[in-house]
Parts: sequence; C-alpha cells; structure tokens
Amino acid sequence: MARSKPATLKDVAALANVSRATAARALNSYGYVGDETAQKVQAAAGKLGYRGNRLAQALRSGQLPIVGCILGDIQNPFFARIAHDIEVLARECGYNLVIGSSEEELGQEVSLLASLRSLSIRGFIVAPTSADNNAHLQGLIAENVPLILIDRVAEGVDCDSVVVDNEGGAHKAVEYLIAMGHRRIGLLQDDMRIFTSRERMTGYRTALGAAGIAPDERMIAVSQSTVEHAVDATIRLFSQKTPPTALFTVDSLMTQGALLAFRSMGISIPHNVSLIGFDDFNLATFTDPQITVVSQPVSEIGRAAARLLFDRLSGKTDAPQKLRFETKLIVRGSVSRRG
Amino acid sequence: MARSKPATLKDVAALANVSRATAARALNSYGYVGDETAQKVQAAAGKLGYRGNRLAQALRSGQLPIVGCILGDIQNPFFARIAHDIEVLARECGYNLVIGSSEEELGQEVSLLASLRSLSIRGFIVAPTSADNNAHLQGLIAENVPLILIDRVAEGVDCDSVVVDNEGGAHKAVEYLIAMGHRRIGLLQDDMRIFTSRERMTGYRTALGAAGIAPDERMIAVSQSTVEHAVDATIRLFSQKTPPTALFTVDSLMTQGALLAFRSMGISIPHNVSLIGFDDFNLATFTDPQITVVSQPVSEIGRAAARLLFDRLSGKTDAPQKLRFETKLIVRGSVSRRG
DNA sequence: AATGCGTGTGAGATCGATCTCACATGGCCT
DNA sequence: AGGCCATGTGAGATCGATCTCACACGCATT
Repeated sequence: MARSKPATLKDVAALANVSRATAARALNSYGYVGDETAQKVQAAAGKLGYRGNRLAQALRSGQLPIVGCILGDIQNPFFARIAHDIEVLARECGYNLVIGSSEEELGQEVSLLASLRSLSIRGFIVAPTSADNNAHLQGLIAENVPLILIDRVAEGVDCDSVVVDNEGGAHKAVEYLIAMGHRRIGLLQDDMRIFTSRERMTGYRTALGAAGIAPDERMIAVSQSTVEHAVDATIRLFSQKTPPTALFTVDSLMTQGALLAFRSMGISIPHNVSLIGFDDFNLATFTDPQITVVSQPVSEIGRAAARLLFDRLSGKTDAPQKLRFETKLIVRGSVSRRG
Repeated sequence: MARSKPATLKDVAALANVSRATAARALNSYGYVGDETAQKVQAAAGKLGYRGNRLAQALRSGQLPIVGCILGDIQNPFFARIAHDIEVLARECGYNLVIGSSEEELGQEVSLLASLRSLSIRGFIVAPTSADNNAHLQGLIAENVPLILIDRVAEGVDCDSVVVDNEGGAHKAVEYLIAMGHRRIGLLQDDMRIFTSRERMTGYRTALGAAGIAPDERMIAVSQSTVEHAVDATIRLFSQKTPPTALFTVDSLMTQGALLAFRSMGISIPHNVSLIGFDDFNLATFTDPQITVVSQPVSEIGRAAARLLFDRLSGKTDAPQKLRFETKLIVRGSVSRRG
C-alpha cells in the first residue's frame, strides 16, 4: 500500500483535472477559484494525503520555517530549560527548532552557524561563546537575519538580547558573605571569554571593593564549566595554606563540583566553609544543608527570546530590545557567620 | 558591504565566465573540467563567498541533511544526554539535528513527525510515546525512511531500536528489597502507554511473584513523569493506613518527587522507608543517605542510536538491529534491612 | 579520408510549489 | 452593439543546484 513518494501538487492537480496553478489556489485559498473546483481539489488532496513539500516552498520563498538555536550545551539544565521553552513557542508558531551545541568553542559556533545559514533558516537564538570575537554574528545583522542573543551579549552586535543581572547577582552574593563576616572569599569561575563569567566576576570584585577588601588572585580559580573540572579547581583552591573561608561559584555545574570536592576533602558546609552558587538547581534543596544561591528567572529567558524572535520574523523593525532580568539571592543554609 | 543575498552558483559561473554546469563540476569535482577552468571557478567562488544553498540541493536530491529527533522532554537529563550525544555524532557526519518534544502526547508526536517529514528529513530517532498506537511510525517504515527507536519500542514497528533491560532492572531492584526483608513494596510508575513503564512494572510483578508475594493494587501509584506529580502520588501512597515499607520509582524525576514528598511528610530514609529509583541521576549521590538506583548506560544509548541511523543513511539494509543494554543495581544507602 | 575516442563545455530539464501574466467566459452598463 | 469589469483558469517563469544529453574539438587509429 506504501506510496514510495509522497504526493505532489502535480498529482493532486492531475487527479482533480485542473492545472497546478488552480490546485495551488484552491489549497492555499487565494485568488479566484470556483467553488466546485475547490471542492474537487480538496478531495483529491485528501485522497492522496497531500502534505506539501516544505523544502520546495522554502526554496521558492527563500525562507525555511525553522529557527536555529546555538547553545553551550543542552546537558546544562539551564540551557535545556531554555531550549524546551523555545521549542514550545516555535511549535505554536509553526516552526521547527534546530539545535546545535557550541561546546563553548568559538570555531564550533561559527561553523554551526554557517551550516545553518546555508539552509536559509529564518532566525537564530544564540548564546555566544565569546564576548569579543563575533564577526559571524555581525554578519547576520548586516544581512538582516533576525538574531536574538541569550544569556550573554556580544560586543558590537546590535540586536535583541535577553540576559540577567549577573553583576548585581554576584554582588549581592558576595556582599552577603562579607556581611556574614567573611573576608577571604573564593571565586570559582568560568572562562573569561564568556560574557556571564566576566560580569559575575565584576560583581565579585565590586562587592569586595565596596567592603575595602583587597583583591587576592589566590582566591580565584578558573575552570571549565563541567562538574569534573570544577572538582579539581576547588581542590586546588582549598589546598592552599590559607584557603578561602567562603566560596562563590558562577554556575550550577561548578557548584556541584565544589560540593563533591568539599565532600572528598572532608570539608563540611557551612562549618568549615560557606558556599553560594549562581543559578538555582534541583540539587540545591536536597543537600543538607540546602545551598544558598543566586537564582535567575530561567523560565522567562527562553520564552522572552522566542517572543522577540517571532516578533522580528513577523516584521517588527523597532530598535533592538535589550532585556535584562533581575536575579535574586535565595538564602538557605550553606553560609555561616564567621568571626 | 553587506551583500543582501548570498551568492548563487549562477553568480559564480558568471564571474568565472563559464556555464552553471561547468561551475558545478568544478566545485563538486566530477565529470571533466579543464584545470584552468577549475581554478577560475574556485577563485570566483572564493571571492563571492559562495556557500551553496542546501535547500536547493535538498530539493534536487530529495534529501535534507538533517536528522529529526523526537523525545519526551529535553529537560529530562536522560533525554538531554541522549540528544547531546546524537547531535555530536550528527555534526561529525555533516548533519544537523532538529529536536522536538512530544511532551508524551501521541498527538504531538504525530504532528511533529508529519511536519518534519514534509521537510524531506532523512532519518528519525524517536522515543515513541505509545507502545501500541503507531501507524505514523509504521508509515515511515513502509516508505523506507530510516527510523531508530530509543528507550522504547513500539509494537509492529520493525526497525532498529536501542533500549535497556527495563524488566531485569526493575526485577533486580525489587528482588533486592525483598531480600532486605520488605514485603509491602510500593511502585511509583508512569503512564502505562509508555513502553518502559510497562516493562518496569512487569519486572516489579515478577519479582514479587517469585517471592510468593501477592500483588496489591494499593501499593501502586501512577503519576505523570514530573517532579510535582510524583510528589502528590507519593503522598497519596504513603497516606494509607498500612503504607509500603519500601518504594520503587520508575524514573529519576519521580525519584526526586518521592524524596521531596518524604521530606515534607517527615518520613526518613532509610529508617522509615527504603527507596530505589530507576535511572541514576546527579542528585542521587548528594543526598544523605545516597540513593540506591538501577542505572542504565545513558552515554551509550544516544551514540548507539546515532550510529545505527547513520549506517542506514549510508545504505545499510540488514535486518533491523534490536540493541538492549544491561542495567545495573547500584547499592548505596537508601535501603535498610527490615524485620 | 573516415571513424573513433578522450576531453571539455553548454543548453536545458528536473526537483515541487508558487506567482505573474494572459486568456477566456459571462453579465452589465451606456 | 461596444466596452468594461468580475470571475475563473492555465501556461510558463521562478527559486538554486545538479545531471543528462548533445556537441565540439583534437588526436589517433584503420
């Protein structure tokens, strides 16, 4: 029973005894079509299970109803949530979603983008790996391809973006640690190419500065954003003669790494060390004590980005919107008063 | 400087003073082309930044180098991991990945599949929502579109699949609980339409049967696979006059829900209740005590599925392969001896 | 001289849907 | 009767890449 090839408009037209043009008119309801003819065409289409070839339509119109989404890593629950929300909205708008992981490699991001562009994809949502190096993104803007940046912005790329108040969040966290009597506050951070990493670092520095605490490079560890790397970095940080008394981690994977490292080193929270992580995560309330975090409105980000994108796709041409959501310090039990 | 339209083959041909046919030959290196001509064409293509329109190529060849992936929910870390692994392999093979969430709704799955099919997508990896209702999948097979089922198989759909030993895993878990002296063993399970849910339920039943324990419907709670629903279901289950002394949960989101429910009810693990979850998850080793789980080789599943798919895409036509990975009981501290 | 082959190139068809244009009707008005 | 509009339909062009076919040239063979 299997039709080896899906039915084409030509098949429908033939079955209905009309021309392709008429069939198209009947199916897409535009122009003049006789009632009776329209009926015939509809019937024929139904009988053949005609679906239309989106590829051909896309070639003709120059636009494929697919949006591209390039994120750091779908395994990070933060990005997974965002991807999910984007997909839901895309589906509602009749679009599909192509997802690519940059793995935080600029080269990967560039080639992925090139590959998706050659598909005539209509719009992109990107979490750029690099804050500086972004000719490829500027290229999109120059050719008027809708682009929304999320989680991070990129210098010289003038387009819609959705980020959170990283600096403020980090500032609040460190400020809180200082208020609790900590002076040697460690920072476990991500690669400095990454926008969020920079901003969170800035918040850390300004909070220290405001309290008159001199920055100390020995308090800062850099690691890739994976649990494993974070474990190593934490161990290094806390193997010093005078280790930090508190630690601020810049994302949830790193927070997990820190937790594992502390356990393996026999360091107990909050007695031996205090901990605040950026980005709330499922695990944070399951540990004992629960982890104090800076939370960001994850459920808003993807939806906001998708909405911005679909506004652009439907022709909006306002000045780029730069959304920035607030972050919130959620105090739980991982910070203790000191001295 | 922005070229508003990307360069086409015609542009390249014009600049190189040759016909489109010759330009195509030079760029794709087939047929006869003069050395000098080839050079000219390459140069022209370089100067124009010619990329080729994958849409047009796809229309011509009938095949778009994109694979479609329909999963339950990317937010579930299990699926996120799989999606990630598939994307990596796809990229290596020059494919992109379209992701859709079925949200465990058959209707959603069907319409998503239809929408992707009209893109002439070359192959699909699907975690089918329903074990029975799968005319849409049979349709793919009938039209020879490569399809790989993961995590779940579907009746009457004869194609490659990658699943784990759900029944065996569940059996081992429940057997262990019985060996530890438990007789009233609760089951927190997913919708019965779902293949894994059925198999895990079967393992639960056979283990009880082998120990001569009569099945008791009051020990079984059904919930959707979200943390919130699982909380409610657990509370219901443990609000009975004679609640279970142990609980087996069929996936990691439900295990999390159970943990939250127990906490809110003041039920302590493993003293008041023992717990085993199916699917290992990041949280499991962070709780106190750590959670005993049945683990599945998550990192294998996506890769295996992708490999099977690309084998099919490169023309392999063997009999369908049905891969089934082993599951393993990882004993931690959430089960106590009873009686 | 006639045939053949190896090499190189271009014209045009094709994939499927859509859109413009031209061409039919028929009815209505002046 | 002549003209005009509203309605309905089809032929053909278009999107961009690729592939088949035909053709042309030069050199070698009979």
